[in-house]
Amino acid sequence: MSLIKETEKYLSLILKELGYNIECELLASNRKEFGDFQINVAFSIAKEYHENPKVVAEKIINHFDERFVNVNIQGAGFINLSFNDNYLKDYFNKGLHDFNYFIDLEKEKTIIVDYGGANAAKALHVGHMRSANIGEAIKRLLNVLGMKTIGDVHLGDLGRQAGMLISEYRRMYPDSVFFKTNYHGEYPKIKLTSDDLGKMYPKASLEAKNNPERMDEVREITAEIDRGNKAYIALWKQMVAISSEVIKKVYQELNCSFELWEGELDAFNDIPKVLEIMKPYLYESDGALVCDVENENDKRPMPPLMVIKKDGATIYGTRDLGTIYSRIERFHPDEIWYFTDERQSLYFEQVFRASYKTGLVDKKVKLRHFGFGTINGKDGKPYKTRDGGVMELSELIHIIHDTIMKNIKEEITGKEREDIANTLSIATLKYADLLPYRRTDYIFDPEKFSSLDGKTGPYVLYTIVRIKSLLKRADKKDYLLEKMDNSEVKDILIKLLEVGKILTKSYQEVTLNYLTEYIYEILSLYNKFYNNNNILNEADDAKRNTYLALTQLVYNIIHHLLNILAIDEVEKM
RNA sequence: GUCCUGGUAGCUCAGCUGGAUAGAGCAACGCCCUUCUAAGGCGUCGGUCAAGCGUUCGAAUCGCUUCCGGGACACCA
Repeated sequence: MSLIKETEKYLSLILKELGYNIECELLASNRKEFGDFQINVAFSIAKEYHENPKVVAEKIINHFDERFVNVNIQGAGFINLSFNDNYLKDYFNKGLHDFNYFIDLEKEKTIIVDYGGANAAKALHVGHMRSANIGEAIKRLLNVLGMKTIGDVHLGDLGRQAGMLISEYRRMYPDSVFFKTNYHGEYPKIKLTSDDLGKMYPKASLEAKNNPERMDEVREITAEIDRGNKAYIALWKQMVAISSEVIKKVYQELNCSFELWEGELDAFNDIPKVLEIMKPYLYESDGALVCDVENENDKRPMPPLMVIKKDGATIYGTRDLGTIYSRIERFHPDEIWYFTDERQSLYFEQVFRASYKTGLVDKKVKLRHFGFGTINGKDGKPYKTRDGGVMELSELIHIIHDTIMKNIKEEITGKEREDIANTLSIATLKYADLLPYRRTDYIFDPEKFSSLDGKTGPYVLYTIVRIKSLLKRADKKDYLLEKMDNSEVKDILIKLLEVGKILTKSYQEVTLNYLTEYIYEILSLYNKFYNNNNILNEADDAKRNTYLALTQLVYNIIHHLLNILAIDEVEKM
């Protein structure tokens, strides 16, 4: 358990003795001249129990034991305090090599994390990066906090793009057996590359846009797949497999690993069962089959969820319901978390309501959607290429990669240089992407993000390179904190105390910005310390050992935090 | 039109379950390398927290109104 949590428990015990039944938070002080930590509970007590906050504060501090020093009350009832040096030292020495020592585990449960969301047969674009980065990091965070997770990429592999690509394929190979109605043999392997698919989609899409007949054809093929047309499904599955290879590669570059590589097609078998369960709640509206999802206290009219289109085909909602059903049947999760663009929040609200209302999902299973903001260009509009097209994710990685490449030390060459540039590029992207609060739109500025100074991936990795280099030069592997007389050392230790709290908060609010910010704060404090102290040449042994122990401690903690963010380190740069 | 979101330093963003003097990075300016990677560190400058009203001992934070931006509102996902 973290020291902060432990202390908060100790404090609530004191409060209980005093007759107050109230939660108490130990906060890092924002008035450092009064102490390292502050407690504001006297005000809440004053309000609830109608007492004078200053008197309450006095009563509380009278119960403190020797773990605290410099206890004082300021203003109307702010309690300030610091930890006893030895108490702090012992705590950290115990946890030097054990990250778990600093964190507070959550209740064990199983959570399916639905992130990624790539569309089959279409290139990943900038927007997919957020789902991947946030989803992967949250998944890892859940694991660190003691939960089981199953990550599913949930490919968009059923829908209009299938119709588009097959109609395009028909134009390229009109005589192919896939289009012979009375063909019953094995279907041949198609000879398309992912590049071909990448070109076919925009072509078909453009034509369909300008030509209603072509669009009807696309709809018809899509509906045919939905009805189970074997030829189309066989063809489409091959296309999905081809594009999956490329998609997988990009996700690998982003350090995303999915336990399940499934998609909408996989939910297909469960749809009849889902419809059966939902049947009593479905009714016809404009030819389509829908399910009402209104609540009494809705502030606005909540449109019904469409389940079957008027042409008899399923729609994305149907597939999502099928997926939910299948996941619950197979994995019995406690919760399912979705990471998509914020714009889909209304849609997910509809799906979730329909799931509970129709009894498809037990109320005990929590379905939760976490939306994220848009990645914009400097003009405040969605990030585009120079000529205004959609920016592909791989292109974006290249842009960052080129900038980074220039900044690596000249003496690093060849494959090593290339590898370092790759790691740095991904770190740059991820750090920048996870720095803003999850739900806010942010402006993507490649120059700024790959810059060497500032709150950036390169700054973080650079500091780590220095730390590692220093630890390599040190003679021993294990040091202990001995002397607590350096205020910079203490500043870092006090900052490190917060790690458990930061992780808990990140989990509660499902955002990574506290974590990225916190990493910067620690490393920035460390850089200051590094600058003002010559660690390896420190003459006083006790001091030198302390400094090296601190360095190891910082490294261990940062290493674990970066691992949560799925950011790799480099040895030099 | 209805609903959701946002408006904080020149720029990009934190802070929002109410707490002490609103923070960081960048940019600008000025310092610190015979020293463990100066790809670093230190300092200065910079704010009627969009506006108004209200609740409160206390409001960037909560409520209401207005203005401005982004988004959603069934046969795309």
